[in-house]
Amino acid sequence: MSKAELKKVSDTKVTKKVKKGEALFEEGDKLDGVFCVRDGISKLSKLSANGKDQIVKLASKGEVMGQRSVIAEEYTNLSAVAVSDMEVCFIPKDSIVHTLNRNPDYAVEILRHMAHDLKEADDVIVNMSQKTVKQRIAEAFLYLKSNYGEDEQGFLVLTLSREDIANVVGTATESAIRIISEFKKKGMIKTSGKKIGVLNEKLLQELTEGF
Amino acid sequence: MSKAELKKVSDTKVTKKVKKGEALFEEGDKLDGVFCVRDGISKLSKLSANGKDQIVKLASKGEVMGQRSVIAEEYTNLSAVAVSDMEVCFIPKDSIVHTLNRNPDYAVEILRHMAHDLKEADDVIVNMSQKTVKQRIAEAFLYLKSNYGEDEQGFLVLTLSREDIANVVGTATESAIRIISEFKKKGMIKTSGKKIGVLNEKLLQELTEGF
DNA sequence: AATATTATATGATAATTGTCACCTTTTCAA
DNA sequence: TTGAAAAGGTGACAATTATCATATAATATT
Repeated sequence: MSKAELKKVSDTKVTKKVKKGEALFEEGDKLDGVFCVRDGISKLSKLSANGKDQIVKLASKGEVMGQRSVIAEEYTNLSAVAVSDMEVCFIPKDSIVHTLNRNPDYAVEILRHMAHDLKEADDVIVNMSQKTVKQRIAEAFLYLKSNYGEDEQGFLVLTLSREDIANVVGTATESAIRIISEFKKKGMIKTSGKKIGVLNEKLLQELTEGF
Repeated sequence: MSKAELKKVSDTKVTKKVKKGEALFEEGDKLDGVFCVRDGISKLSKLSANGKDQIVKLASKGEVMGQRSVIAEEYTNLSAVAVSDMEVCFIPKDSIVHTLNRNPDYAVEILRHMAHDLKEADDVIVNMSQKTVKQRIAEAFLYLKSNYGEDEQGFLVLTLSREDIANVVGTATESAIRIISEFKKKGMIKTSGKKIGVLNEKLLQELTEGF
């Protein structure tokens, strides 16, 4: 859904506050509408057979969650949990279907957006299967920096727990922690509690490309 | 694109024969239309930084390739190479755009299809990051059997090279070969040249779930 | 403030996977 | 049909990653 189209619809809807850690929906839920993110960030994850959560995507301001299952009329394959305090609005299915039928351009816009998501998913697949954990973690920090920025002290604005970081890159929490320690020792990043700051972007970049 | 819609469009187009190993398009190409598969199977892959091909999807009869980039109006992020002799038809971009504008249902159909692809991609991400190579190979064989079937002697109809198998599950060719040997030793599969047959589906199934 | 709980951290070790070397078999083209 | 090239196969070893144990720090709860 395009931001413009979205705004038009969502402005008429009430927003809802969601606290960090709360779930918007769970894997297997039947969604009767989509959530659009007004503020804050949510993780979209899928439980794997071995009991670990794989974070497939982070959704922030302007993004929509749940549209895949609403459109395909399937139960959702992902869970959405707030990783920061959020403000979301809910757009009921009817309203979407209605707009879809009345406005062909709207469908094309959603289509474009989904095509983009699909490309991103392809990239994630390649990263997951071809890069080492170290490379994926380096990439994750660069991604967090460029997408959510850093604060005045140079720490990433979006603070994820070590466990969440591990679940983004698909590794064990201990492995993620170990690599974070290593990056710190090498001066590539700095930490303060769970906050992380990028110190040497170039080094991280080179690492992702296979030094 | 739905099979019904597709047929309508594609029946009016000339089909083209593509020999095994030939490329339909390469990563980075600008596509001015989509290819639909009439017969045979194509691999859709993406080159990773370390020079390995990651196969992201196999496309067979009724499936459409390249629609993502045509719709998003981006250069394609994937290469398409025939893994068996194929017959494809080409639908020019203009024809697609034209139909999109005239027929709203058509957009919704494509939308549904893409939503499905997106879900599948999510599943692949989870598999890639949470399952072992052994589990992924077992899964690949089950997938090949249920999607493309087996011949009279019980061998998988779609014969992939060991390298392609490795590229589907994202591992080194040698690792794939080793695991195939192991499966054979344990009586889970049989081989004959590069052909592979599933002997014990239950064992393979259990393996994918973590024995 | 004291305590329970959760998150972070690190060592030791095992399991998995990749890499390189080398050999054999199959395939294909001259 | 006969070599050359490609694909398949295996051993040895190195590198990566997971697991388990345990310790410490941070956070929440009463």
